[in-house]
Amino acid sequence: MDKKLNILLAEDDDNLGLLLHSFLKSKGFLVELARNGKLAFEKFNQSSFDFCIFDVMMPEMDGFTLAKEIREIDKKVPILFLTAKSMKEDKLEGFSLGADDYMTKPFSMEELLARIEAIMRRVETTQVLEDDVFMVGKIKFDAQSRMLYTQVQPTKLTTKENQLLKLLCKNENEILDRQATLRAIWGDDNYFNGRSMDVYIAKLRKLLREDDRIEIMNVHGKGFQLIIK
Amino acid sequence: MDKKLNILLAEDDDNLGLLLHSFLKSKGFLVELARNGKLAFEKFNQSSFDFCIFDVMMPEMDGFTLAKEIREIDKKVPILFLTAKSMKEDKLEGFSLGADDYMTKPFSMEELLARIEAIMRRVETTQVLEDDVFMVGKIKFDAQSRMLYTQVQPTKLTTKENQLLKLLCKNENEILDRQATLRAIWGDDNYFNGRSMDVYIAKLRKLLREDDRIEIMNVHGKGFQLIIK
DNA sequence: ACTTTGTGTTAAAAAAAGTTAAGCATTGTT
DNA sequence: AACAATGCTTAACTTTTTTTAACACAAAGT
Repeated sequence: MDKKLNILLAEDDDNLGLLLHSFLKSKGFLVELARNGKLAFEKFNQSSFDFCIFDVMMPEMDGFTLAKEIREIDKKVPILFLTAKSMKEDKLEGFSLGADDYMTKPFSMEELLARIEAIMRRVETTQVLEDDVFMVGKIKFDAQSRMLYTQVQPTKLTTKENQLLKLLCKNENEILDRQATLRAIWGDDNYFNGRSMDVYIAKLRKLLREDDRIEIMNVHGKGFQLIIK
Repeated sequence: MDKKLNILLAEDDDNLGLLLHSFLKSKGFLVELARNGKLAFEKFNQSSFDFCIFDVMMPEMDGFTLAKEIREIDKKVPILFLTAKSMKEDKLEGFSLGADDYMTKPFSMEELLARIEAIMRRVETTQVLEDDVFMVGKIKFDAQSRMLYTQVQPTKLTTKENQLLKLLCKNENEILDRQATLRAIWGDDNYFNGRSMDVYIAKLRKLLREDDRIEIMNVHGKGFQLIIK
């Protein structure tokens, strides 16, 4: 109920990074610090976050690109950008990517906290803090423990099965872009990873066959879509 | 409560090294001096430090590489770099590796002291000086004395068991990178050490079996993850 | 229609991890 | 010095997980 908010913080300057990390932790949040966008993207796909704070300028992958990649697979998670520049164009680009807020360095810790809380108040009403448990038709799926509670025989999913089903669930009834999914789970959207994903789709279909209202539908050339009638 | 701060000092120049060592000792710190990065890395993995001071230029393994290796298994421990060069690029590289501070030689002892205390003030508020005692589910684990207090029969862990479980605990709920772990505990991530680690994972699982909320989960191709439900 | 590209599915191959036990040093004990 | 005990590594075998291959078919473009 009163679960701690899980924050993904992407910041390359560790002076600021560690400072924010310890500050937010002291305020009762769980914080994961990633030192560049690429690492942050991997972390995002490996666990589950309720809130994102991204520095705009980072090596490997900047904050905007990171947000763009994440938005392809998660349309809801709140994102707050940090930037040194106070330029208008940046501000706009950030918001067009689905930013929920924006702060220009330097800023006060208390103000950051206030904004996080404001965003969460706004969001929490609609979206219950996710604990990675989904109902797929009548089948329960816990992405944390990787358990799929099918009627006949609960199954422990493998890493890849779990990641893929989780993405499908988080985007229920929406088309999950093929390339974006591959980048999120396999790190690269080449041909072979694509075929690999198709194999996993087949596996998931077999596992979910027990409830005939569940369908993993293909949208030719676009991606897959989890549909529950 | 008022435990002495344990400092790991990596410095190849013995003149400076011994000077710093005795100065810091006189100020009430426990100090371990390592003459190169490789030795420092080994020391770090064998005991437990609250603070690191690394010279940037050292034989065998330089301060930056050392910091990078350490950051893979410990994201929090404060690191302060010492360098002869006052070059900007170095400074930046240091910070991106998770440096908390940076000093250019020559520097005054008193200034060093002031900086250590400043960093510790910042850190100490959130993070209690770790005494290496963890709660793994309902099982107490003291990495200092190597005791695992299982209900049935408290066990004294072996060196390797202890190191591995400690790393898992310090990174609870996060994926502990396979290669990084091997380098930290075995010094080398070759095939055989990998198999050895798998044997130890099996041993730990058996020891922790008594509490079924504890799970050492494998993330295929990435590493292991200690999960407590 | 026909050709290309994308997907469905199953099976085989390859890679990674789990497990048990044998081997081999190192240490301490009698 | 012989012996046992301990801790770690290596080997051997098993199982799991992921990738690649192969073949069938469907969708879209020409």
